[in-house]
Amino acid sequence: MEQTKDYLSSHGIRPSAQRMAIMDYLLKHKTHPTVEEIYSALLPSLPTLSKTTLYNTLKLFSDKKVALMLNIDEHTTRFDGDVKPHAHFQCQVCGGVYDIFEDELPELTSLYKEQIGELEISSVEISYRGVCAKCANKND
Amino acid sequence: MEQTKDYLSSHGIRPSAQRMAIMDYLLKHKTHPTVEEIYSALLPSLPTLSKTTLYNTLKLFSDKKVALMLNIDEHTTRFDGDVKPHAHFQCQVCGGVYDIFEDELPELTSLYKEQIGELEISSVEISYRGVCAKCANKND
DNA sequence: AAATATTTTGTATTAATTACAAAATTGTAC
DNA sequence: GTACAATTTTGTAATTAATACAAAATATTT
Repeated sequence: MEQTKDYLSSHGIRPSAQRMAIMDYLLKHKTHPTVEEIYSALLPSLPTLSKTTLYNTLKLFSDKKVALMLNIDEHTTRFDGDVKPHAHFQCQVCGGVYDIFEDELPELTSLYKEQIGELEISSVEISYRGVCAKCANKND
Repeated sequence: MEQTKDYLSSHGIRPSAQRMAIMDYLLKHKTHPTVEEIYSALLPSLPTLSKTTLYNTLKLFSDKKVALMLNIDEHTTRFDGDVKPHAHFQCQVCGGVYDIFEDELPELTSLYKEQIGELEISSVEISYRGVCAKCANKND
Protein backbone atom coordinates (compact mmCIF):
# COMPACT_ATOMS: atom_id res chain seq x y z
CA MET A 1 0.00 0.00 0.00
CA GLU A 2 2.90 2.33 0.70
CA GLN A 3 4.29 1.49 -2.71
CA THR A 4 0.94 2.32 -4.25
CA LYS A 5 1.19 5.78 -2.70
CA ASP A 6 4.62 6.32 -4.23
CA TYR A 7 3.44 4.93 -7.54
CA LEU A 8 0.63 7.47 -7.73
CA SER A 9 2.83 10.35 -6.54
CA SER A 10 5.51 9.57 -9.08
CA HIS A 11 2.88 9.84 -11.79
CA GLY A 12 1.63 13.23 -10.62
CA ILE A 13 -1.44 11.92 -8.81
CA ARG A 14 -2.09 13.06 -5.24
CA PRO A 15 -2.59 9.91 -3.23
CA SER A 16 -5.90 10.19 -1.43
CA ALA A 17 -7.39 7.24 0.44
CA GLN A 18 -9.89 6.64 -2.37
CA ARG A 19 -7.28 6.83 -5.10
CA MET A 20 -4.94 4.46 -3.30
CA ALA A 21 -7.72 1.95 -2.74
CA ILE A 22 -8.77 2.08 -6.38
CA MET A 23 -5.22 1.82 -7.70
CA ASP A 24 -4.52 -0.97 -5.27
CA TYR A 25 -7.54 -2.84 -6.47
CA LEU A 26 -6.49 -2.51 -10.10
CA LEU A 27 -2.97 -3.68 -9.34
CA LYS A 28 -4.21 -6.73 -7.44
CA HIS A 29 -7.10 -7.74 -9.70
CA LYS A 30 -6.00 -8.27 -13.26
CA THR A 31 -9.49 -9.32 -14.31
CA HIS A 32 -10.21 -6.13 -16.30
CA PRO A 33 -13.01 -5.09 -13.95
CA THR A 34 -15.95 -2.86 -14.77
CA VAL A 35 -16.87 0.23 -12.74
CA GLU A 36 -19.62 -1.80 -11.06
CA GLU A 37 -17.21 -4.54 -10.08
CA ILE A 38 -14.68 -2.12 -8.62
CA TYR A 39 -17.42 -0.25 -6.79
CA SER A 40 -18.92 -3.38 -5.22
CA ALA A 41 -15.53 -4.64 -4.20
CA LEU A 42 -14.44 -1.42 -2.52
CA LEU A 43 -17.70 -0.49 -0.83
CA PRO A 44 -17.15 -2.62 2.32
CA SER A 45 -13.86 -0.88 3.07
CA LEU A 46 -14.87 2.55 1.70
CA PRO A 47 -18.57 2.81 2.56
CA THR A 48 -18.91 6.43 1.44
CA LEU A 49 -17.32 5.92 -1.96
CA SER A 50 -19.38 7.43 -4.71
CA LYS A 51 -19.65 6.32 -8.33
CA THR A 52 -18.71 9.83 -9.43
CA THR A 53 -15.42 9.57 -7.56
CA LEU A 54 -14.80 6.24 -9.17
CA TYR A 55 -15.48 7.55 -12.66
CA ASN A 56 -13.38 10.66 -12.04
CA THR A 57 -10.52 8.66 -10.61
CA LEU A 58 -10.45 6.11 -13.41
CA LYS A 59 -10.46 8.91 -15.95
CA LEU A 60 -7.57 10.52 -14.08
CA PHE A 61 -5.66 7.23 -13.98
CA SER A 62 -6.16 6.82 -17.69
CA ASP A 63 -4.97 10.36 -18.43
CA LYS A 64 -1.92 9.88 -16.23
CA LYS A 65 -1.21 6.50 -17.85
CA VAL A 66 -1.42 4.34 -14.73
CA ALA A 67 -4.47 2.48 -16.05
CA LEU A 68 -5.93 1.50 -19.40
CA MET A 69 -9.51 2.09 -20.40
CA LEU A 70 -10.61 -0.90 -22.45
CA ASN A 71 -13.37 -0.67 -25.01
CA ILE A 72 -13.33 -4.38 -25.82
CA ASP A 73 -16.65 -5.02 -24.03
CA GLU A 74 -19.50 -3.53 -26.02
CA HIS A 75 -21.66 -3.02 -22.95
CA THR A 76 -19.30 -1.21 -20.62
CA THR A 77 -15.82 0.15 -20.14
CA ARG A 78 -13.31 -2.08 -18.40
CA PHE A 79 -10.07 -1.08 -16.69
CA ASP A 80 -6.59 -2.52 -16.49
CA GLY A 81 -3.86 -1.56 -14.03
CA ASP A 82 -1.30 -3.28 -16.20
CA VAL A 83 -0.06 -0.63 -18.61
CA LYS A 84 2.63 -2.74 -20.30
CA PRO A 85 1.90 -3.28 -24.02
CA HIS A 86 -0.41 -6.23 -24.44
CA ALA A 87 -3.57 -7.22 -26.24
CA HIS A 88 -6.91 -8.56 -24.94
CA PHE A 89 -9.34 -11.28 -25.82
CA GLN A 90 -12.99 -11.39 -24.86
CA CYS A 91 -14.99 -14.60 -24.95
CA GLN A 92 -18.33 -13.86 -26.57
CA VAL A 93 -19.97 -16.65 -24.58
CA CYS A 94 -18.90 -16.05 -20.97
CA GLY A 95 -17.77 -12.43 -21.37
CA GLY A 96 -14.41 -13.02 -19.70
CA VAL A 97 -11.51 -10.83 -20.77
CA TYR A 98 -8.02 -12.33 -20.96
CA ASP A 99 -4.57 -10.90 -21.56
CA ILE A 100 -2.51 -11.75 -24.60
CA PHE A 101 1.13 -10.94 -24.10
CA GLU A 102 3.93 -10.60 -26.56
CA ASP A 103 5.27 -14.11 -26.28
CA GLU A 104 2.06 -15.30 -27.88
CA LEU A 105 2.04 -12.43 -30.32
CA PRO A 106 5.55 -11.48 -31.45
CA GLU A 107 4.41 -8.78 -33.87
CA LEU A 108 2.73 -6.74 -31.19
CA THR A 109 5.49 -4.38 -30.13
CA SER A 110 6.10 -3.06 -33.59
CA LEU A 111 2.49 -1.91 -33.69
CA TYR A 112 3.13 0.55 -30.90
CA LYS A 113 4.51 3.17 -33.17
CA GLU A 114 4.69 6.83 -32.36
CA GLN A 115 3.53 7.88 -35.77
CA ILE A 116 1.71 6.45 -38.77
CA GLY A 117 1.82 8.71 -41.75
CA GLU A 118 0.77 12.11 -40.45
CA LEU A 119 -0.98 10.75 -37.38
CA GLU A 120 0.54 11.13 -33.91
CA ILE A 121 -0.18 7.94 -31.99
CA SER A 122 -0.66 8.11 -28.23
CA SER A 123 -2.16 4.66 -27.58
CA VAL A 124 -3.09 1.40 -29.23
CA GLU A 125 -5.80 -1.06 -28.26
CA ILE A 126 -5.82 -4.52 -29.77
CA SER A 127 -8.96 -6.55 -29.10
CA TYR A 128 -9.57 -10.12 -30.11
CA ARG A 129 -13.01 -11.68 -29.83
CA GLY A 130 -14.05 -15.31 -30.04
CA VAL A 131 -14.75 -18.26 -27.80
CA CYS A 132 -12.49 -19.32 -24.94
CA ALA A 133 -11.39 -22.92 -24.47
CA LYS A 134 -13.68 -23.50 -21.51
CA CYS A 135 -16.79 -22.35 -23.38
CA ALA A 136 -15.78 -24.15 -26.59
CA ASN A 137 -15.58 -27.45 -24.71
CA LYS A 138 -19.03 -27.17 -23.20
CA ASN A 139 -20.72 -28.29 -26.43
CA ASP A 140 -18.82 -31.59 -26.57
CA MET B 1 -28.37 -0.61 -55.69
CA GLU B 2 -29.05 -3.85 -57.54
CA GLN B 3 -25.60 -5.05 -56.58
CA THR B 4 -26.35 -4.22 -52.95
CA LYS B 5 -29.36 -6.52 -53.15
CA ASP B 6 -27.22 -9.38 -54.44
CA TYR B 7 -24.54 -8.61 -51.88
CA LEU B 8 -27.01 -8.98 -49.03
CA SER B 9 -28.65 -12.09 -50.53
CA SER B 10 -25.32 -13.81 -51.04
CA HIS B 11 -24.61 -13.30 -47.34
CA GLY B 12 -27.90 -14.81 -46.22
CA ILE B 13 -29.68 -11.51 -45.57
CA ARG B 14 -33.13 -10.96 -47.07
CA PRO B 15 -32.93 -7.66 -48.90
CA SER B 16 -35.72 -5.44 -47.63
CA ALA B 17 -35.91 -1.79 -48.62
CA GLN B 18 -34.59 -0.71 -45.21
CA ARG B 19 -31.71 -3.17 -45.26
CA MET B 20 -30.66 -2.19 -48.76
CA ALA B 21 -30.73 1.49 -47.89
CA ILE B 22 -28.65 0.93 -44.76
CA MET B 23 -26.12 -1.30 -46.52
CA ASP B 24 -25.94 1.13 -49.40
CA TYR B 25 -25.24 3.95 -46.99
CA LEU B 26 -22.43 2.02 -45.33
CA LEU B 27 -20.87 1.11 -48.66
CA LYS B 28 -20.92 4.70 -49.89
CA HIS B 29 -19.92 6.47 -46.68
CA LYS B 30 -16.64 5.19 -45.32
CA THR B 31 -16.71 7.68 -42.48
CA HIS B 32 -17.42 5.08 -39.76
CA PRO B 33 -20.83 6.58 -38.98
CA THR B 34 -22.72 6.33 -35.71
CA VAL B 35 -26.32 5.11 -35.46
CA GLU B 36 -27.43 8.73 -35.16
CA GLU B 37 -25.58 9.73 -38.31
CA ILE B 38 -27.00 6.85 -40.34
CA TYR B 39 -30.47 7.56 -39.00
CA SER B 40 -30.39 11.28 -39.85
CA ALA B 41 -28.99 10.58 -43.29
CA LEU B 42 -31.61 7.99 -44.21
CA LEU B 43 -34.67 9.67 -42.70
CA PRO B 44 -35.43 11.91 -45.71
CA SER B 45 -35.66 8.90 -48.03
CA LEU B 46 -37.07 6.46 -45.46
CA PRO B 47 -39.34 8.65 -43.30
CA THR B 48 -40.79 5.76 -41.30
CA LEU B 49 -37.43 4.23 -40.40
CA SER B 50 -37.18 3.45 -36.70
CA LYS B 51 -34.10 3.39 -34.55
CA THR B 52 -34.96 -0.15 -33.49
CA THR B 53 -34.83 -1.30 -37.11
CA LEU B 54 -31.50 0.41 -37.49
CA TYR B 55 -30.06 -1.23 -34.38
CA ASN B 56 -31.47 -4.63 -35.37
CA THR B 57 -30.17 -4.34 -38.91
CA LEU B 58 -26.68 -3.26 -37.91
CA LYS B 59 -26.51 -6.15 -35.45
CA LEU B 60 -27.60 -8.49 -38.25
CA PHE B 61 -25.00 -7.05 -40.62
CA SER B 62 -22.33 -7.53 -38.01
CA ASP B 63 -23.38 -11.14 -37.36
CA LYS B 64 -23.42 -11.88 -41.08
CA LYS B 65 -20.04 -10.19 -41.53
CA VAL B 66 -21.08 -7.49 -43.99
CA ALA B 67 -20.30 -4.72 -41.52
CA LEU B 68 -17.95 -4.12 -38.62
CA MET B 69 -19.03 -2.80 -35.25
CA LEU B 70 -16.27 -0.49 -34.04
CA ASN B 71 -15.69 0.19 -30.36
CA ILE B 72 -12.96 2.76 -30.95
CA ASP B 73 -15.18 5.67 -29.93
CA GLU B 74 -15.79 5.60 -26.20
CA HIS B 75 -19.13 7.38 -26.51
CA THR B 76 -20.88 5.29 -29.12
CA THR B 77 -20.60 2.38 -31.50
CA ARG B 78 -19.53 3.16 -35.05
CA PHE B 79 -20.02 1.04 -38.15
CA ASP B 80 -17.93 0.19 -41.18
CA GLY B 81 -19.13 -1.38 -44.42
CA ASP B 82 -15.55 -2.20 -45.34
CA VAL B 83 -14.89 -5.64 -43.92
CA LYS B 84 -11.39 -6.10 -45.32
CA PRO B 85 -8.74 -6.36 -42.59
CA HIS B 86 -7.66 -2.90 -41.55
CA ALA B 87 -7.09 -0.84 -38.43
CA HIS B 88 -8.56 2.47 -37.28
CA PHE B 89 -7.35 5.70 -35.79
CA GLN B 90 -9.45 8.17 -33.85
CA CYS B 91 -8.32 11.74 -33.32
CA GLN B 92 -8.95 12.63 -29.68
CA VAL B 93 -9.40 16.29 -30.60
CA CYS B 94 -11.87 16.28 -33.50
CA GLY B 95 -13.23 12.75 -33.00
CA GLY B 96 -12.73 11.76 -36.63
CA VAL B 97 -12.06 8.08 -37.37
CA TYR B 98 -9.64 7.17 -40.16
CA ASP B 99 -8.65 3.90 -41.80
CA ILE B 100 -5.18 2.46 -41.54
CA PHE B 101 -4.52 -0.12 -44.22
CA GLU B 102 -1.84 -2.72 -44.53
CA ASP B 103 0.53 -0.70 -46.67
CA GLU B 104 1.08 1.56 -43.68
CA LEU B 105 1.12 -1.35 -41.29
CA PRO B 106 2.82 -4.45 -42.75
CA GLU B 107 2.51 -6.52 -39.61
CA LEU B 108 -1.25 -6.34 -39.54
CA THR B 109 -2.25 -9.41 -41.50
CA SER B 110 -0.36 -11.81 -39.30
CA LEU B 111 -2.41 -10.62 -36.35
CA TYR B 112 -5.54 -12.03 -37.89
CA LYS B 113 -4.90 -15.51 -36.64
CA GLU B 114 -7.54 -18.13 -36.22
CA GLN B 115 -6.18 -19.25 -32.89
CA ILE B 116 -3.98 -17.95 -30.10
CA GLY B 117 -3.12 -20.61 -27.61
CA GLU B 118 -6.44 -22.21 -26.71
CA LEU B 119 -8.53 -19.27 -27.85
CA GLU B 120 -10.59 -19.43 -31.05
CA ILE B 121 -10.42 -16.01 -32.67
CA SER B 122 -13.38 -14.78 -34.69
CA SER B 123 -12.47 -11.11 -35.07
CA VAL B 124 -9.76 -8.57 -34.31
CA GLU B 125 -10.11 -4.86 -33.73
CA ILE B 126 -7.04 -2.63 -33.76
CA SER B 127 -7.62 0.92 -32.57
CA TYR B 128 -5.07 3.70 -32.51
CA ARG B 129 -5.75 6.96 -30.74
CA GLY B 130 -3.92 10.25 -30.91
CA VAL B 131 -4.09 13.56 -32.72
CA CYS B 132 -4.59 13.90 -36.47
CA ALA B 133 -2.39 16.15 -38.59
CA LYS B 134 -5.07 18.78 -39.04
CA CYS B 135 -5.67 19.15 -35.30
CA ALA B 136 -1.95 19.00 -34.47
CA ASN B 137 -1.29 21.96 -36.77
CA LYS B 138 -3.91 24.18 -35.17
CA ASN B 139 -1.61 25.02 -32.23
CA ASP B 140 1.17 26.39 -34.40
C1' DA C 1 -57.17 -15.62 -50.67
C1' DA C 2 -56.01 -17.47 -46.13
C1' DA C 3 -52.60 -18.68 -43.11
C1' DT C 4 -47.83 -18.25 -41.61
C1' DA C 5 -43.51 -16.29 -41.04
C1' DT C 6 -40.67 -12.29 -41.17
C1' DT C 7 -39.70 -7.55 -40.70
C1' DT C 8 -40.66 -3.04 -39.10
C1' DT C 9 -42.27 0.19 -35.94
C1' DG C 10 -43.20 2.95 -31.58
C1' DT C 11 -43.12 3.12 -26.82
C1' DA C 12 -41.26 2.21 -22.61
C1' DT C 13 -37.31 0.75 -20.03
C1' DT C 14 -32.64 -0.13 -18.73
C1' DA C 15 -28.12 1.05 -17.64
C1' DA C 16 -23.71 3.52 -18.34
C1' DT C 17 -21.99 7.88 -17.97
C1' DT C 18 -21.82 12.88 -17.15
C1' DA C 19 -23.09 17.48 -15.08
C1' DC C 20 -23.16 20.05 -11.24
C1' DA C 21 -22.95 22.15 -6.88
C1' DA C 22 -22.59 21.37 -1.97
C1' DA C 23 -19.84 19.20 1.60
C1' DA C 24 -15.63 17.46 3.23
C1' DT C 25 -10.85 17.23 3.26
C1' DT C 26 -6.26 18.74 2.60
C1' DG C 27 -2.65 22.10 2.08
C1' DT C 28 -0.85 26.83 2.76
C1' DA C 29 -0.17 31.43 4.79
C1' DC C 30 -0.10 34.05 8.54
C1' DG D 1 -3.05 26.74 15.55
C1' DT D 2 -6.40 29.34 13.01
C1' DA D 3 -8.00 31.31 8.67
C1' DC D 4 -8.08 31.02 3.88
C1' DA D 5 -7.64 28.69 -0.50
C1' DA D 6 -7.43 24.77 -3.34
C1' DT D 7 -8.53 20.13 -4.12
C1' DT D 8 -11.21 16.11 -3.66
C1' DT D 9 -15.31 13.69 -2.64
C1' DT D 10 -20.08 13.06 -2.56
C1' DG D 11 -25.11 12.78 -3.88
C1' DT D 12 -28.61 13.97 -6.92
C1' DA D 13 -30.31 14.83 -11.24
C1' DA D 14 -29.92 14.63 -16.11
C1' DT D 15 -28.35 12.63 -20.37
C1' DT D 16 -28.05 9.24 -23.78
C1' DA D 17 -26.95 4.83 -26.04
C1' DA D 18 -28.98 0.64 -26.35
C1' DT D 19 -32.54 -3.01 -25.49
C1' DA D 20 -37.15 -5.23 -24.59
C1' DC D 21 -41.39 -6.00 -26.21
C1' DA D 22 -45.66 -6.37 -28.51
C1' DA D 23 -48.52 -4.51 -32.15
C1' DA D 24 -48.68 -3.35 -37.04
C1' DA D 25 -47.11 -3.98 -41.56
C1' DT D 26 -45.13 -6.62 -45.08
C1' DA D 27 -43.74 -10.67 -47.50
C1' DT D 28 -44.03 -15.70 -48.27
C1' DT D 29 -46.24 -20.17 -48.56
C1' DT D 30 -50.04 -23.17 -49.03
